[in-house]
Amino acid sequence: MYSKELIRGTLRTIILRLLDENGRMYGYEMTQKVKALSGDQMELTEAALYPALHKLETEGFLQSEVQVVGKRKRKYYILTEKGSEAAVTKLAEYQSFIQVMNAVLGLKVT
Amino acid sequence: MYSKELIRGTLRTIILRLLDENGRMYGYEMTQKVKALSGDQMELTEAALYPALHKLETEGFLQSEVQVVGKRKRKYYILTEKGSEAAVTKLAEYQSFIQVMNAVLGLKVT
DNA sequence: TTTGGATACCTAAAATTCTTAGGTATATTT
DNA sequence: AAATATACCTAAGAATTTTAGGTATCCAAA
Repeated sequence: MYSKELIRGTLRTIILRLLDENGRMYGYEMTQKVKALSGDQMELTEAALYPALHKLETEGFLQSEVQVVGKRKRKYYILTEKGSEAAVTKLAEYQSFIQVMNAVLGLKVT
Repeated sequence: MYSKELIRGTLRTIILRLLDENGRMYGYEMTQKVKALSGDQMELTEAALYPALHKLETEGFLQSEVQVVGKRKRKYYILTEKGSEAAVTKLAEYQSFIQVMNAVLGLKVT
């Protein structure tokens, strides 16, 4: 479970993409999903995730809805219209960033 | 000139790689090199760069030497032994990170 | 010749992001 | 019964970056 430094600045991209792909997710579920998708190599810490989700919501990218399961509550998030657009934009920016970064680092562009 | 968020956390990797590739560079030169290599799409701001260079030096990754050109001084940096090793490690970490990130984002791994 | 842009270094204050280090509570497994 | 997993959260501090400067030299254009 490495990648501390590099993960900086990618959290929003990850959140938006997860919701764009999966439609409806709650915070804890995101941490597990990332762990699984990364083969246990990346971890979203809850202390970073929850504030990020709250901020994305106040900024109008996400909308939340609490669902009670047994006696526990889950806070589900979905993308707003604005959030959907941002998900697409962010992903494109990420891909473009990789190309630029590879060029700067002198790596072969496949 | 985009990519604000994503560049976070990549500064050290860029600095170490530039020095590993070019041997000996000064700060301002790095800003120009990155601008050129990225096709004007990425910019290292000096306010981020200089403190980063100073820190890398105090941590023993870099060594500096001031050279006077005319009446102006340039501060050249080179990698120390430790810095050379870090350059290789960091690059590998970067490449590994991209693979993991692509998997998390559900992108094809080429 | 003086003005502007490029070269070349730098810092300080503030914003942002992330980590560390918790807290609470329910559910399930050992 | 205790430990682990699920599920939410926050606050203080660290680290990094941006914003917004400062200083000074060199060169080209007006």
